[in-house]
Amino acid sequence: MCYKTHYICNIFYYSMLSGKFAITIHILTLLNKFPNDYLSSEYIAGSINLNPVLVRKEIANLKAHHIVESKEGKNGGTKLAVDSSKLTLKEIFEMTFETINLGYAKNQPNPDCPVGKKINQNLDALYAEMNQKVSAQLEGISLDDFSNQF
Amino acid sequence: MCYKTHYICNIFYYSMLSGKFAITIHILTLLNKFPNDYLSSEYIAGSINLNPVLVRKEIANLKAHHIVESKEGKNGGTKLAVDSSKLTLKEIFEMTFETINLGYAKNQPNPDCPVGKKINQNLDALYAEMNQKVSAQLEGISLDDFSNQF
DNA sequence: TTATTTAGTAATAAAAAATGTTACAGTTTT
DNA sequence: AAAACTGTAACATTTTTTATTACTAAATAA
Repeated sequence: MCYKTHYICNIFYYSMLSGKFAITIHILTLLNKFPNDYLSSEYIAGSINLNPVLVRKEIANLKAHHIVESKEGKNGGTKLAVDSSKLTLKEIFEMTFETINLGYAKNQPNPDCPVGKKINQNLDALYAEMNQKVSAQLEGISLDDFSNQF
Repeated sequence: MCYKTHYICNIFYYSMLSGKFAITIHILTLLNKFPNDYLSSEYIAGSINLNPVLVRKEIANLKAHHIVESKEGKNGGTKLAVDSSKLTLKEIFEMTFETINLGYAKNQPNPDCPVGKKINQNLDALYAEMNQKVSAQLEGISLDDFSNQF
């Protein structure tokens, strides 16, 4: 559910951007509007109103999934590397590591209580079904569909 | 999406428990297992492995929705006040103020950008459809159904 | 009728998560 | 070379979530 932000002394620290999906789809929508240009993180950040470093982090994730390509140096930036009519929101959803659920209690429940012992398992089952429904919805929408609403 | 935790000088402060739904359903499942007893927040907290004060806060929310009733004083506690076969997970979902979504970017996007101007509106529409699907699923499951899995 | 156990809830503290900033090395173009 | 970028580490700040303490009021039981 996370991406690497940095590591110090061989220990990884992760940080999840809760707006990850929203930010990523915003980035992709912009890229799709200008399919021939390399857009800079500064420019994209100006539309999202977000720190450019955070934009570059999301772009790093997209690059890892080969959805975008970027060019360093002057006049560099990022552009789409895939056909936006074939990229579905489901894929974007999965790339941003989101999972639909209604949460879990933070601490491990009491294993000596019949309810505590099984609660997370039963919630998992409920949430899994939820994810299927949501995935089916998102699979039917392409980046291009989404982007054409603007 | 919240419940009142406290207020100071007429200003309300809210805090959302991210495990609110999970905690609430855990509480209700326990109550449904012992429909004739008043269970104490201490006992319930022991099953969830959570601070009793937080359990009482969720119970306060359930009381406000007339789902449970509680009794103060010695041998006091809380018990179900409704028929568990008629209470659906959708109602619990709504009582815990959850909304299914994939998040929003934190800051207000740039209104001068065509994408920034409409992004949240378009996300809203996407998320609204998601909520409908999830609600339909949750409406089909009663507390009793859920509770019988244990 | 007093001690005890419980809910209710305010206030505050602590922990965790999310977001923001600075800094700088490395690339590419002009 | 200078300038404009990406990439990413390190750290700072803010926000959210969870935990704790403390106390009042209510009900029961001894």
